[in-house]
Amino acid sequence: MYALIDGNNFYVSCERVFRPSLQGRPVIVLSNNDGCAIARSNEAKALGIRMGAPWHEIRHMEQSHGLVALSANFALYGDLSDRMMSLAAGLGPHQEIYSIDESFVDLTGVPGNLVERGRKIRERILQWVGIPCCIGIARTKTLAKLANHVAKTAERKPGSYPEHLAQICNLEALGSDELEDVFRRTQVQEVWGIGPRIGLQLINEGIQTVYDLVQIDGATVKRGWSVMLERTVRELKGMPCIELDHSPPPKQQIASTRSFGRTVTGFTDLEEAVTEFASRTAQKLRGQHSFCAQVMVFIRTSPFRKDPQYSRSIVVPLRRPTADSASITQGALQGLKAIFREGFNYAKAGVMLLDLQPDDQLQMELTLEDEEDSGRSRVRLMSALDAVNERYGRGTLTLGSAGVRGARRSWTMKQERRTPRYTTHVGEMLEVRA
DNA sequence: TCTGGGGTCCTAGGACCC
DNA sequence: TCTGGGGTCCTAGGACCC
Repeated sequence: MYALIDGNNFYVSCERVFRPSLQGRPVIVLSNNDGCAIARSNEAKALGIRMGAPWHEIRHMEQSHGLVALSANFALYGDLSDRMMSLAAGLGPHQEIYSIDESFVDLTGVPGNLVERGRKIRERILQWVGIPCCIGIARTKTLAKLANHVAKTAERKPGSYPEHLAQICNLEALGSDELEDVFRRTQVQEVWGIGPRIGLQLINEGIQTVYDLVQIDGATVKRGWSVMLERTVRELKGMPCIELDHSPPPKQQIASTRSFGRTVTGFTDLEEAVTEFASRTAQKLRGQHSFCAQVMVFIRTSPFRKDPQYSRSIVVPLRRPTADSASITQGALQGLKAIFREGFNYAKAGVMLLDLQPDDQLQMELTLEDEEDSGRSRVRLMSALDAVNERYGRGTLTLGSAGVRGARRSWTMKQERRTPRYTTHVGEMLEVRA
Protein backbone atom coordinates (compact mmCIF):
# COMPACT_ATOMS: atom_id res chain seq x y z
CA MET A 1 0.00 0.00 0.00
CA TYR A 2 1.18 3.45 -0.87
CA ALA A 3 0.16 6.97 -0.05
CA LEU A 4 0.85 9.95 -2.26
CA ILE A 5 0.72 13.21 -0.36
CA ASP A 6 1.11 16.55 -2.09
CA GLY A 7 0.62 20.22 -1.44
CA ASN A 8 -2.28 21.85 -3.25
CA ASN A 9 -1.17 24.45 -5.82
CA PHE A 10 2.08 24.30 -3.90
CA TYR A 11 3.89 27.50 -4.87
CA VAL A 12 0.76 29.57 -4.49
CA SER A 13 0.08 27.98 -1.09
CA CYS A 14 3.64 28.89 0.00
CA GLU A 15 3.05 32.52 -0.94
CA ARG A 16 -0.24 32.55 0.96
CA VAL A 17 1.44 31.36 4.17
CA PHE A 18 3.08 34.77 4.56
CA ARG A 19 0.42 36.81 2.80
CA PRO A 20 -2.97 35.65 4.02
CA SER A 21 -4.60 38.46 2.02
CA LEU A 22 -4.00 36.29 -1.04
CA GLN A 23 -6.54 33.73 0.22
CA GLY A 24 -9.61 33.51 -1.98
CA ARG A 25 -8.01 35.55 -4.78
CA PRO A 26 -6.81 34.38 -8.18
CA VAL A 27 -3.03 34.03 -7.74
CA ILE A 28 -0.37 32.63 -10.06
CA VAL A 29 3.37 32.09 -9.72
CA LEU A 30 5.48 32.82 -12.79
CA SER A 31 8.45 30.92 -14.17
CA ASN A 32 11.94 32.44 -14.30
CA ASN A 33 12.03 35.69 -16.24
CA ASP A 34 8.37 36.07 -15.33
CA GLY A 35 7.67 34.11 -18.49
CA CYS A 36 4.65 31.93 -17.89
CA ALA A 37 2.36 30.56 -15.19
CA ILE A 38 3.78 27.54 -13.33
CA ALA A 39 1.35 27.44 -10.40
CA ARG A 40 -2.24 28.58 -10.14
CA SER A 41 -4.64 28.95 -7.27
CA ASN A 42 -8.07 27.34 -7.64
CA GLU A 43 -9.50 30.79 -8.39
CA ALA A 44 -6.93 31.29 -11.15
CA LYS A 45 -7.76 27.87 -12.60
CA ALA A 46 -11.43 28.85 -12.53
CA LEU A 47 -10.55 31.89 -14.67
CA GLY A 48 -9.35 29.45 -17.33
CA ILE A 49 -5.63 30.17 -16.92
CA ARG A 50 -3.75 27.15 -18.28
CA MET A 51 -0.55 25.65 -16.90
CA GLY A 52 2.29 27.31 -18.80
CA ALA A 53 0.17 30.19 -20.08
CA PRO A 54 2.48 33.03 -21.23
CA TRP A 55 2.25 35.97 -18.86
CA HIS A 56 1.91 38.53 -21.61
CA GLU A 57 -1.24 36.78 -22.81
CA ILE A 58 -3.02 36.82 -19.44
CA ARG A 59 -1.63 40.00 -17.97
CA HIS A 60 -4.82 41.91 -18.75
CA MET A 61 -6.58 39.91 -15.99
CA GLU A 62 -4.68 41.93 -13.38
CA GLN A 63 -7.04 44.80 -14.15
CA SER A 64 -10.14 42.89 -15.13
CA HIS A 65 -10.18 40.10 -12.53
CA GLY A 66 -7.79 41.12 -9.74
CA LEU A 67 -5.29 38.46 -10.78
CA VAL A 68 -2.12 38.51 -8.66
CA ALA A 69 1.09 37.31 -10.33
CA LEU A 70 4.29 36.66 -8.37
CA SER A 71 7.83 35.80 -9.48
CA ALA A 72 9.01 32.35 -8.45
CA ASN A 73 10.67 32.36 -5.01
CA PHE A 74 12.37 28.96 -4.95
CA ALA A 75 14.28 29.67 -1.74
CA LEU A 76 10.95 29.94 0.08
CA TYR A 77 9.34 26.94 -1.65
CA GLY A 78 12.33 24.70 -0.98
CA ASP A 79 12.36 25.52 2.71
CA LEU A 80 8.61 25.03 3.19
CA SER A 81 8.91 21.81 1.20
CA ASP A 82 11.48 20.46 3.69
CA ARG A 83 9.14 21.22 6.57
CA MET A 84 6.15 19.64 4.85
CA MET A 85 8.11 16.51 3.89
CA SER A 86 9.36 15.86 7.39
CA LEU A 87 5.76 15.87 8.68
CA ALA A 88 4.49 13.78 5.75
CA ALA A 89 7.10 11.16 6.63
CA GLY A 90 5.00 10.43 9.72
CA LEU A 91 2.50 8.53 7.55
CA GLY A 92 4.61 5.37 7.38
CA PRO A 93 8.05 3.81 7.71
CA HIS A 94 9.51 4.72 4.30
CA GLN A 95 9.21 7.90 2.27
CA GLU A 96 10.25 8.76 -1.25
CA ILE A 97 10.43 12.48 -1.94
CA TYR A 98 9.28 12.55 -5.51
CA SER A 99 9.27 16.28 -6.23
CA ILE A 100 9.25 19.58 -4.39
CA ASP A 101 5.61 19.11 -3.38
CA GLU A 102 4.98 15.36 -3.53
CA SER A 103 6.09 12.31 -1.64
CA PHE A 104 5.16 8.66 -1.70
CA VAL A 105 4.98 6.82 1.60
CA ASP A 106 5.03 3.04 1.92
CA LEU A 107 2.16 2.05 4.21
CA THR A 108 3.04 -1.63 4.44
CA GLY A 109 2.43 -2.84 7.96
CA VAL A 110 0.88 0.43 9.15
CA PRO A 111 -1.99 -0.53 11.46
CA GLY A 112 -5.35 1.14 11.99
CA ASN A 113 -7.57 3.29 9.82
CA LEU A 114 -5.37 4.77 7.08
CA VAL A 115 -7.80 7.55 6.24
CA GLU A 116 -7.92 8.70 9.85
CA ARG A 117 -4.15 8.58 10.05
CA GLY A 118 -3.90 10.62 6.86
CA ARG A 119 -6.34 13.16 8.18
CA LYS A 120 -4.23 13.75 11.28
CA ILE A 121 -1.07 14.26 9.24
CA ARG A 122 -2.92 16.57 6.90
CA GLU A 123 -4.18 18.69 9.81
CA ARG A 124 -0.72 18.85 11.32
CA ILE A 125 0.87 20.05 8.07
CA LEU A 126 -1.85 22.65 7.69
CA GLN A 127 -1.38 23.91 11.24
CA TRP A 128 2.39 23.72 11.56
CA VAL A 129 3.48 24.69 8.06
CA GLY A 130 0.36 26.28 6.61
CA ILE A 131 0.15 24.23 3.43
CA PRO A 132 -3.10 22.44 2.50
CA CYS A 133 -2.47 18.89 1.23
CA CYS A 134 -4.37 16.03 -0.36
CA ILE A 135 -3.60 12.35 0.13
CA GLY A 136 -4.26 9.40 -2.18
CA ILE A 137 -3.97 5.84 -0.87
CA ALA A 138 -3.94 2.67 -2.97
CA ARG A 139 -2.20 -0.60 -3.72
CA THR A 140 0.27 0.72 -6.34
CA LYS A 141 2.04 4.03 -6.89
CA THR A 142 0.11 4.72 -10.08
CA LEU A 143 -3.19 4.10 -8.26
CA ALA A 144 -2.04 6.27 -5.34
CA LYS A 145 -1.41 9.11 -7.83
CA LEU A 146 -4.86 8.50 -9.25
CA ALA A 147 -6.40 8.52 -5.75
CA ASN A 148 -4.62 11.81 -5.07
CA HIS A 149 -6.09 13.27 -8.27
CA VAL A 150 -9.53 12.15 -7.10
CA ALA A 151 -8.98 13.70 -3.66
CA LYS A 152 -7.96 17.05 -5.15
CA THR A 153 -10.61 17.17 -7.85
CA ALA A 154 -13.41 16.14 -5.48
CA GLU A 155 -12.39 19.04 -3.24
CA ARG A 156 -12.07 21.61 -6.00
CA LYS A 157 -15.01 20.64 -8.23
CA PRO A 158 -18.02 19.45 -6.26
CA GLY A 159 -19.92 16.80 -8.21
CA SER A 160 -16.90 15.52 -10.10
CA TYR A 161 -16.45 12.60 -7.68
CA PRO A 162 -18.31 11.43 -4.56
CA GLU A 163 -17.92 14.06 -1.88
CA HIS A 164 -16.49 11.75 0.78
CA LEU A 165 -13.37 11.20 -1.39
CA ALA A 166 -12.31 14.85 -1.12
CA GLN A 167 -8.92 15.64 0.51
CA ILE A 168 -8.16 12.02 1.42
CA CYS A 169 -9.06 9.17 -0.91
CA ASN A 170 -8.35 5.51 -0.18
CA LEU A 171 -9.19 3.50 -3.30
CA GLU A 172 -8.57 0.26 -1.43
CA ALA A 173 -11.51 1.01 0.86
CA LEU A 174 -14.00 1.34 -2.01
CA GLY A 175 -16.42 -1.37 -3.09
CA SER A 176 -15.98 -2.65 -6.64
CA ASP A 177 -18.99 -0.68 -7.91
CA GLU A 178 -17.69 2.55 -6.46
CA LEU A 179 -14.19 1.91 -7.81
CA GLU A 180 -15.61 1.28 -11.26
CA ASP A 181 -17.52 4.54 -10.98
CA VAL A 182 -14.30 6.39 -10.14
CA PHE A 183 -12.52 4.76 -13.10
CA ARG A 184 -15.36 5.72 -15.44
CA ARG A 185 -15.22 9.35 -14.29
CA THR A 186 -11.44 9.65 -14.83
CA GLN A 187 -10.00 10.51 -18.24
CA VAL A 188 -6.92 8.61 -19.42
CA GLN A 189 -4.79 11.76 -19.67
CA GLU A 190 -5.03 12.12 -15.88
CA VAL A 191 -3.06 8.91 -15.37
CA TRP A 192 0.56 9.15 -14.21
CA GLY A 193 2.70 8.15 -17.20
CA ILE A 194 0.20 9.08 -19.89
CA GLY A 195 1.07 12.41 -21.45
CA PRO A 196 -0.63 14.46 -24.16
CA ARG A 197 0.76 12.37 -27.03
CA ILE A 198 -0.21 8.91 -25.85
CA GLY A 199 -3.42 10.29 -24.35
CA LEU A 200 -4.52 11.53 -27.77
CA GLN A 201 -3.63 8.20 -29.40
CA LEU A 202 -5.70 6.33 -26.82
CA ILE A 203 -8.68 8.61 -27.30
CA ASN A 204 -8.48 8.13 -31.06
CA GLU A 205 -8.69 4.39 -30.41
CA GLY A 206 -11.85 4.93 -28.39
CA ILE A 207 -10.14 4.54 -25.03
CA GLN A 208 -11.32 7.56 -23.09
CA THR A 209 -11.42 6.65 -19.42
CA VAL A 210 -9.37 4.66 -16.96
CA TYR A 211 -12.21 2.13 -17.03
CA ASP A 212 -11.71 1.65 -20.79
CA LEU A 213 -7.96 1.36 -20.33
CA VAL A 214 -8.03 -1.41 -17.74
CA GLN A 215 -10.26 -3.52 -20.02
CA ILE A 216 -7.40 -3.98 -22.47
CA ASP A 217 -5.03 -6.89 -21.96
CA GLY A 218 -1.33 -6.31 -21.46
CA ALA A 219 -0.13 -7.92 -24.67
CA THR A 220 -2.31 -5.62 -26.78
CA VAL A 221 -1.03 -2.56 -24.95
CA LYS A 222 2.57 -3.64 -25.40
CA ARG A 223 2.09 -4.40 -29.10
CA GLY A 224 0.15 -1.22 -29.85
CA TRP A 225 2.18 1.14 -27.67
CA SER A 226 5.11 0.35 -25.42
CA VAL A 227 6.34 -1.55 -22.40
CA MET A 228 5.98 1.67 -20.44
CA LEU A 229 2.25 1.89 -21.06
CA GLU A 230 1.89 -1.82 -20.34
CA ARG A 231 3.47 -1.25 -16.96
CA THR A 232 1.11 1.62 -16.26
CA VAL A 233 -1.91 -0.54 -17.12
CA ARG A 234 -0.70 -3.34 -14.85
CA GLU A 235 -0.34 -0.85 -12.02
CA LEU A 236 -3.87 0.41 -12.64
CA LYS A 237 -5.07 -3.17 -12.34
CA GLY A 238 -3.50 -3.32 -8.90
CA MET A 239 -0.27 -5.17 -9.72
CA PRO A 240 2.68 -3.27 -8.22
CA CYS A 241 5.44 -2.76 -10.81
CA ILE A 242 7.07 0.43 -9.52
CA GLU A 243 8.83 0.24 -6.20
CA LEU A 244 9.44 2.95 -3.66
CA ASP A 245 12.81 4.66 -4.13
CA HIS A 246 13.68 5.71 -0.64
CA SER A 247 17.31 6.43 -1.32
CA PRO A 248 17.33 7.86 -4.82
CA PRO A 249 20.45 6.91 -6.82
CA PRO A 250 22.90 9.70 -7.65
CA LYS A 251 21.98 11.73 -10.70
CA GLN A 252 23.30 10.65 -14.06
CA GLN A 253 23.43 14.16 -15.41
CA ILE A 254 23.46 17.58 -13.82
CA ALA A 255 22.34 20.70 -15.63
CA SER A 256 22.17 24.43 -15.16
CA THR A 257 20.44 26.35 -17.93
CA ARG A 258 18.70 29.70 -18.14
CA SER A 259 16.79 31.87 -20.50
CA PHE A 260 18.25 35.36 -20.36
CA GLY A 261 16.38 38.39 -19.07
CA ARG A 262 17.03 39.91 -22.49
CA THR A 263 18.85 38.58 -25.50
CA VAL A 264 22.62 38.99 -25.72
CA THR A 265 24.87 39.10 -28.76
CA GLY A 266 28.41 39.41 -27.42
CA PHE A 267 30.80 36.63 -26.58
CA THR A 268 31.67 38.19 -23.20
CA ASP A 269 28.10 38.00 -21.94
CA LEU A 270 27.85 34.36 -22.92
CA GLU A 271 31.22 33.72 -21.31
CA GLU A 272 29.96 35.15 -18.02
CA ALA A 273 26.74 33.19 -18.17
CA VAL A 274 28.43 29.92 -19.07
CA THR A 275 30.96 30.42 -16.27
CA GLU A 276 28.16 30.81 -13.75
CA PHE A 277 26.23 27.80 -15.07
CA ALA A 278 29.38 25.66 -15.05
CA SER A 279 30.19 26.70 -11.47
CA ARG A 280 26.68 25.83 -10.33
CA THR A 281 26.76 22.41 -11.94
CA ALA A 282 30.19 21.75 -10.42
CA GLN A 283 28.88 22.61 -6.98
CA LYS A 284 25.88 20.30 -7.39
CA LEU A 285 28.29 17.61 -8.60
CA ARG A 286 30.42 17.90 -5.47
CA GLY A 287 27.21 17.83 -3.43
CA GLN A 288 26.47 14.31 -4.57
CA HIS A 289 30.14 13.21 -4.37
CA SER A 290 30.59 12.58 -8.07
CA PHE A 291 33.07 13.37 -10.80
CA CYS A 292 32.12 14.09 -14.39
CA ALA A 293 34.12 13.14 -17.45
CA GLN A 294 32.33 15.29 -20.04
CA VAL A 295 30.84 18.77 -20.18
CA MET A 296 28.12 19.77 -22.61
CA VAL A 297 27.46 23.42 -23.40
CA PHE A 298 24.73 24.85 -25.59
CA ILE A 299 23.61 28.27 -26.80
CA ARG A 300 20.48 29.13 -28.72
CA THR A 301 18.36 31.95 -30.05
CA SER A 302 14.66 32.26 -29.20
CA PRO A 303 12.36 30.11 -31.34
CA PHE A 304 9.59 32.58 -30.52
CA ARG A 305 11.31 35.47 -32.30
CA LYS A 306 11.51 36.08 -36.01
CA ASP A 307 15.28 36.61 -35.81
CA PRO A 308 17.70 34.37 -37.67
CA GLN A 309 17.86 31.16 -35.64
CA TYR A 310 20.94 29.40 -34.30
CA SER A 311 21.18 26.52 -31.89
CA ARG A 312 24.22 24.41 -31.20
CA SER A 313 25.65 22.23 -28.52
CA ILE A 314 28.96 20.51 -28.08
CA VAL A 315 30.29 17.83 -25.74
CA VAL A 316 33.79 18.47 -24.41
CA PRO A 317 35.63 15.49 -22.92
CA LEU A 318 37.70 16.40 -19.88
CA ARG A 319 41.27 15.27 -19.52
CA ARG A 320 40.35 13.28 -16.42
CA PRO A 321 37.14 12.95 -14.37
CA THR A 322 36.86 15.90 -12.00
CA ALA A 323 34.62 17.98 -9.77
CA ASP A 324 36.84 21.05 -9.88
CA SER A 325 34.97 24.22 -10.80
CA ALA A 326 37.91 25.60 -12.74
CA SER A 327 38.43 22.49 -14.88
CA ILE A 328 34.73 22.16 -15.62
CA THR A 329 34.41 25.84 -16.44
CA GLN A 330 37.47 25.69 -18.64
CA GLY A 331 35.92 22.79 -20.58
CA ALA A 332 32.61 24.62 -20.92
CA LEU A 333 34.29 27.83 -22.15
CA GLN A 334 36.38 25.88 -24.63
CA GLY A 335 33.15 24.38 -25.99
CA LEU A 336 31.52 27.81 -26.08
CA LYS A 337 34.37 29.19 -28.20
CA ALA A 338 33.89 26.35 -30.66
CA ILE A 339 30.16 26.89 -31.18
CA PHE A 340 29.81 30.68 -30.82
CA ARG A 341 28.86 32.60 -33.97
CA GLU A 342 28.66 36.39 -34.28
CA GLY A 343 25.47 38.13 -35.24
CA PHE A 344 22.76 36.27 -33.37
CA ASN A 345 20.45 37.32 -30.54
CA TYR A 346 21.06 34.60 -28.01
CA ALA A 347 18.16 33.88 -25.65
CA LYS A 348 19.36 30.89 -23.68
CA ALA A 349 22.43 28.93 -22.73
CA GLY A 350 23.26 26.05 -20.46
CA VAL A 351 25.83 23.62 -19.18
CA MET A 352 25.29 19.91 -18.53
CA LEU A 353 27.66 17.51 -16.84
CA LEU A 354 27.66 14.01 -18.33
CA ASP A 355 29.31 10.69 -17.71
CA LEU A 356 29.11 11.01 -13.94
CA GLN A 357 30.85 8.61 -11.59
CA PRO A 358 31.39 8.30 -7.84
CA ASP A 359 34.37 10.40 -6.71
CA ASP A 360 35.82 7.54 -4.68
CA GLN A 361 36.17 5.16 -7.61
CA LEU A 362 38.52 7.18 -9.73
CA GLN A 363 40.75 5.40 -12.20
CA MET A 364 44.23 6.10 -10.90
CA GLU A 365 46.91 7.44 -13.18
CA LEU A 366 50.61 8.04 -13.00
CA THR A 367 51.25 11.55 -11.75
CA LEU A 368 54.24 13.48 -10.67
CA GLU A 369 54.34 14.00 -6.97
CA ASP A 370 53.83 17.74 -6.99
CA GLU A 371 50.87 17.36 -9.29
CA GLU A 372 49.27 15.00 -6.84
CA ASP A 373 49.82 17.52 -4.06
CA SER A 374 48.23 20.27 -6.08
CA GLY A 375 45.29 17.92 -6.78
CA ARG A 376 44.73 17.54 -3.07
CA SER A 377 44.95 21.24 -2.47
CA ARG A 378 42.42 21.81 -5.28
CA VAL A 379 39.99 19.54 -3.46
CA ARG A 380 40.49 21.59 -0.29
CA LEU A 381 40.04 24.79 -2.27
CA MET A 382 36.71 23.54 -3.65
CA SER A 383 35.55 22.52 -0.15
CA ALA A 384 36.41 26.00 1.11
CA LEU A 385 34.59 27.58 -1.85
CA ASP A 386 31.45 25.54 -1.12
CA ALA A 387 31.66 26.25 2.60
CA VAL A 388 31.92 30.02 2.07
CA ASN A 389 29.04 30.05 -0.40
CA GLU A 390 26.95 27.91 1.91
CA ARG A 391 27.63 30.21 4.84
CA TYR A 392 27.39 33.61 3.16
CA GLY A 393 25.09 32.85 0.21
CA ARG A 394 25.46 31.73 -3.36
CA GLY A 395 27.83 33.85 -5.42
CA THR A 396 29.88 35.17 -2.50
CA LEU A 397 32.95 33.57 -4.08
CA THR A 398 33.00 33.07 -7.85
CA LEU A 399 35.47 32.50 -10.64
CA GLY A 400 36.82 35.63 -12.30
CA SER A 401 35.24 34.98 -15.68
CA ALA A 402 31.77 35.04 -14.11
CA GLY A 403 31.83 38.83 -14.30
CA VAL A 404 31.28 41.18 -11.42
CA ARG A 405 28.03 41.36 -9.52
CA GLY A 406 26.11 44.49 -10.25
CA ALA A 407 28.37 45.34 -13.17
CA ARG A 408 27.17 44.53 -16.67
CA ARG A 409 25.69 41.04 -16.42
CA SER A 410 22.95 42.03 -18.83
CA TRP A 411 21.82 38.43 -19.13
CA THR A 412 20.55 37.81 -15.62
CA MET A 413 16.93 36.83 -15.29
CA LYS A 414 14.02 39.10 -14.69
CA GLN A 415 12.17 38.71 -11.41
CA GLU A 416 10.11 41.79 -10.89
CA ARG A 417 7.54 40.40 -8.50
CA ARG A 418 9.45 38.24 -6.07
CA THR A 419 8.29 38.08 -2.46
CA PRO A 420 10.85 38.13 0.40
CA ARG A 421 12.77 34.98 1.33
CA TYR A 422 10.94 34.98 4.66
CA THR A 423 12.43 31.78 6.09
CA THR A 424 15.94 31.61 4.64
CA HIS A 425 17.34 35.15 4.66
CA VAL A 426 17.86 37.08 7.85
CA GLY A 427 17.39 40.44 6.19
CA GLU A 428 14.02 39.43 4.76
CA MET A 429 12.36 37.94 7.81
CA LEU A 430 8.86 38.99 8.67
CA GLU A 431 8.66 41.70 11.32
CA VAL A 432 5.81 41.56 13.78
CA ARG A 433 4.99 44.67 15.76
CA ALA A 434 2.83 44.74 18.84
C1' DT B 1 8.22 43.44 -26.28
C1' DC B 2 7.01 39.33 -23.49
C1' DT B 3 6.76 31.87 -23.83
C1' DG B 4 10.87 27.81 -17.44
C1' DG B 5 14.20 24.45 -15.67
C1' DG B 6 15.81 19.93 -14.53
C1' DG B 7 15.40 15.44 -14.87
C1' DT B 8 14.36 10.01 -16.37
C1' DC B 9 13.56 6.15 -19.40
C1' DC B 10 12.83 3.79 -23.90
C1' DT B 11 13.61 2.90 -28.79
C1' DA B 12 15.64 2.64 -33.26
C1' DG B 13 19.50 2.55 -35.99
C1' DG B 14 24.35 2.39 -36.92
C1' DA B 15 29.00 0.81 -35.87
C1' DC B 16 31.44 -2.67 -34.37
C1' DC B 17 32.76 -7.32 -32.52
C1' DC B 18 33.50 -12.44 -32.93
C1' DT C 1 21.23 -16.98 -58.25
C1' DC C 2 23.54 -16.84 -54.20
C1' DT C 3 26.01 -13.30 -49.19
C1' DG C 4 25.12 -15.68 -41.07
C1' DG C 5 23.89 -15.06 -36.47
C1' DG C 6 24.12 -13.02 -32.25
C1' DG C 7 25.59 -9.66 -29.43
C1' DT C 8 27.13 -4.87 -27.30
C1' DC C 9 27.68 -0.05 -27.23
C1' DC C 10 26.63 4.55 -28.53
C1' DT C 11 23.71 8.31 -30.05
C1' DA C 12 19.72 10.97 -31.28
C1' DG C 13 15.19 11.63 -30.65
C1' DG C 14 10.83 11.06 -28.40
C1' DA C 15 7.84 10.82 -24.48
C1' DC C 16 7.04 11.59 -19.97
C1' DC C 17 7.31 13.74 -15.09
C1' DC C 18 6.88 17.99 -11.87
